[in-house]
Amino acid sequence: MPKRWLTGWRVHGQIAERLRERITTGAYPAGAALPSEAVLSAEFRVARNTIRRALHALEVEGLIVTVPAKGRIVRTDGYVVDSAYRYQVIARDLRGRIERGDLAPGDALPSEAELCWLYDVSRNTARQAFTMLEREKLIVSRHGKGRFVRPQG
Amino acid sequence: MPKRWLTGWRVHGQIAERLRERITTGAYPAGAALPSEAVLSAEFRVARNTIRRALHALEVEGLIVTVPAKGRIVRTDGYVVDSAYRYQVIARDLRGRIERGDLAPGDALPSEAELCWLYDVSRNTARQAFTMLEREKLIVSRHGKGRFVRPQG
DNA sequence: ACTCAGGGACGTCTAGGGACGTCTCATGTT
DNA sequence: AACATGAGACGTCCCTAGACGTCCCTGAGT
Repeated sequence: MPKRWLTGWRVHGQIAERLRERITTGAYPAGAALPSEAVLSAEFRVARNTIRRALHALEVEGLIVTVPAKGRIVRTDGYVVDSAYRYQVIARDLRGRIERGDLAPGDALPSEAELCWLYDVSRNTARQAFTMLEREKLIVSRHGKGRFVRPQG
Repeated sequence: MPKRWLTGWRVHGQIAERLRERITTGAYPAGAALPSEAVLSAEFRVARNTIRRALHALEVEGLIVTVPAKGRIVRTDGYVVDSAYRYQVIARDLRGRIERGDLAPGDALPSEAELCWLYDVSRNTARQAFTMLEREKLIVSRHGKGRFVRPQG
């Protein structure tokens, strides 16, 4: 039985198999984040590219989902995993409150500081959420005063 | 003797006086950074704007220098204080090596990782230094290979 | 009336840390 | 010869923390 794991040919295939096991056995539970490429390449003592090939296979099989700048998540059976960035979550919430009329045209939105507190994010992230809504022309910003739901559609 | 320090009129004048003392007595030594506006306003239990008025006075008097995003520095007698950002320092060094011919046209520059190590900065800061030199058209970047001194001036 | 202080909101920048994405090239396996 | 791997470079984005800059407005002191 040739002990040639992790050498020469098809290393990425073998790593993919091991990762597949960890997912099916629940070592990497559904919805959880996988270790990063850097961590995995350190664990298997293998180049980052090799890890990426293995992960790519798992993604094609639909076992995991990749989110740039965030990481990889084990897919939940038949369900959409949360692959949203923090600022997108905040923007979505606010957008909902505006579209439901919960926040009427002219109303003041929560301030940056309030959003930081509410969502436990940095000011930059809160601002990024606002920036999205401003680009969508849903809100306007007034220097020194605050942000407001844009009057008349 | 009306004990009305820090109340009503001219609070910022009184704070300026106290800070002036700290500088002349060496509590804030020359070349050192002052506490931030937030810290000072907490210490004197005063609004940030009030602190800013006091600091503005000291700056006009030439006692301190303000560097946005960095802080305020006590001026050294007759000398220019180091008010440069980290990425500017790195860019200046590299620019010097290029202009001296130490790095000739076509030569490879240190990689981002090397710069991080050499200057103990984050990759973002190293990249910002490179970005400056690229804008100055002193260097060019080649994806996957590295950065090089621009051929023929 | 006028000025100042307080407090808060938004604007802009530096800096650090991390994840994935893409590309190049030398080396080794088959 | 063909392919995979290892190693490393640059590219882009997310997120956090913190500094100073600007503006608005209310209320208190004179």
